[in-house]
Amino acid sequence: MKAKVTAHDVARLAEVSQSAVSRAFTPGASVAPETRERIHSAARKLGYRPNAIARSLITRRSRIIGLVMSYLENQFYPVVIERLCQALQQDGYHVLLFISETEDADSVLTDILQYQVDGIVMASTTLSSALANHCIDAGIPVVLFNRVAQLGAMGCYSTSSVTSENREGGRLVGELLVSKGHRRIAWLAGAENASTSRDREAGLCDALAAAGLPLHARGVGHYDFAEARQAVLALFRDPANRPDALFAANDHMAIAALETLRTELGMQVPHEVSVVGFDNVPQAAWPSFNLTTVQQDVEQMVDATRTLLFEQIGGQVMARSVSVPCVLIERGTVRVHTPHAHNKTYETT
Amino acid sequence: MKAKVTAHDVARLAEVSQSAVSRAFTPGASVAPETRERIHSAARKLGYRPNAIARSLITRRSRIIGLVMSYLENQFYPVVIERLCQALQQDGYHVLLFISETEDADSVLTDILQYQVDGIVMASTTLSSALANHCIDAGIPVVLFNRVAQLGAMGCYSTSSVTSENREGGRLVGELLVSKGHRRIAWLAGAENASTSRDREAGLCDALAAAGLPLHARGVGHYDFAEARQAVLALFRDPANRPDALFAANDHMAIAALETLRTELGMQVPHEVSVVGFDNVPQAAWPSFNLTTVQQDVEQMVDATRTLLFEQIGGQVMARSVSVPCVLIERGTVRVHTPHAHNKTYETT
DNA sequence: CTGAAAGCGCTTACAG
DNA sequence: CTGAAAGCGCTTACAG
Repeated sequence: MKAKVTAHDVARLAEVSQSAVSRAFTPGASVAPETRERIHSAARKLGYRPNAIARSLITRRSRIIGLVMSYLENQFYPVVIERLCQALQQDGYHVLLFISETEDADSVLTDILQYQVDGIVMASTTLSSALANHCIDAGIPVVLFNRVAQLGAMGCYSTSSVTSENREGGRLVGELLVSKGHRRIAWLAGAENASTSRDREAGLCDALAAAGLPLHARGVGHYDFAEARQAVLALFRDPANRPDALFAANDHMAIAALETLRTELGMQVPHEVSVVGFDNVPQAAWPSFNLTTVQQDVEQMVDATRTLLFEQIGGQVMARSVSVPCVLIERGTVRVHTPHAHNKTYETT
Repeated sequence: MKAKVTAHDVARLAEVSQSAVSRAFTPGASVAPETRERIHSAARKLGYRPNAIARSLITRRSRIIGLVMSYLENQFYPVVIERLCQALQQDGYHVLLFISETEDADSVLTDILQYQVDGIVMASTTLSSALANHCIDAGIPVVLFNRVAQLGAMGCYSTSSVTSENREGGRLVGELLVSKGHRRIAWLAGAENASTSRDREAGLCDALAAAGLPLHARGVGHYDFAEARQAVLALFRDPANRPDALFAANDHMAIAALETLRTELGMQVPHEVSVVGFDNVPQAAWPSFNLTTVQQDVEQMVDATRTLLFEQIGGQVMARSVSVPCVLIERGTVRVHTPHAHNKTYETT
């Protein structure tokens, strides 16, 4: 194992000072073109690359972004990781990944902070207001991805966030279901304290209210496959009082619902019940599911995340919340027909 | 934004030297218990945490592992990320994640190396031998995850790797299919240059050879959903000469095959054709697929990865290759019956 | 057990 | 354009 080659070694070989070597590797620094060339060729000869750790220490910029994730089984998040990582790599940043399975992101965060990250992205997790304040004090921008911060004491958000227009997305689904003649619409919530779930539900309820319809039933699946299954079983337990449509807070649960409905309850989708999800994960497009859903625009969300991050790195910009439009993807799990006699019966009871 | 608090600030408040502060945060260092306590309480008061960057610079250990991934749509990899990250976090290490969509992992690697990672895990990617040598020279352990290195000039592996016993897994599937009376078994390869695909195919061929059967047909799906679909279409184009079983190099392609077979070719699985995958991704267990497959033991693979990594960090241990046993998971996509007359016909032609 | 000092590998004013 | 020097925030022999 060769000793690590440093700027000094290169300097010696190129017969310049160590400072010159540093400049040769700093874009925009003032070095004579031929000097730079001599240095680069010496570096190449020795296999030299600047030590990013040493650079970070002196510049107080690590060019590392901490990414906190909690649950990768929902395929939405792998897609996010992939896009975000690639975009950040192109910006010259790197991603330190943390998995915080528990909702206790705090312990993981103090860990992150020791690495002097330039910014933090938290997907599907929120941080305590204590920690949020700590980050603000330390000048480390945090952006919540697919979650919205609680309102702070001042009535403004203390942490930036990027989401889809979840309420609008929920409303779109509500209107679609109503327009197709559904009257017994059920909601399958994610986690009760997740802003995504609450906002989508609020949108659904907006649409129902506009049509003079009540929410027919409600279950909670905690964004989990097995729990979603249980909730669906409960929702459809009484054959005389079944929903004619189910809107799940995300695709992962919508697929669980589809599976449960077909396999365990022997119901036809969309003939007997319509199902809609949210996210548009890759599987939603698979023929077996062909799931009608709301697409979250990951590209735009990632762009917004970068913008928010970079405007706050260095600059003293206020936290802000961005929400990007989402679009209804109509596939095959919502019936196209007017209500059956079957449903009409219930309508008039 | 408060100025960052350093060991000096804590030292001042606790009325000790900066060295003492450092010792108070170094497990096993020699400090009087009461001094340590005074320092910790001062640190708590100031919100001090040691700067991991500075520590890395001086100790020449970053406690960062670089993880290179290329393709997260195959759900096997998110599962790997999740487990590996968590395990490494518990070991006191952190994960710098790199996505290298292209097969050109080299450019991404030089990037990683600047961050002075203590080790590198490459999943579903291989590195050039030039770069492998560079890592060896630099004393940075590399472990290939789910890929095996090319044999080096010395006839031994120059890079460590952990895989499943892929050939054995392939053989298990071959034997299962043969035992259920299949005679026209087709193979859907992943990438031709991927050791996983080659080894599983070799295992399948072992079993076929033992039964005196030829490989009936062969397609290549490059581990991609859309390409797998195309390959399946080609494999089943001629209705008079269709395979009676299809073994795909992974679940992701097996699911693509299942979808294509059912939706586009109108074939019944397993009645008309059996399908088997490899990995046992979460979706394989979903009722719509209920896919017979070979389970890769991610837990064991992750453990082996850590072992390999840690024995090479610091120590001058040779690279070695570990393969962990995998187990056949029989679900519903392989027929249980003896061959139909239909197949017998072909047997005798 | 504790402090003063050297040094990890860089960047960046400051002179020249 | 270039070099000498200071310093980023730590760890770790070395004395005491």
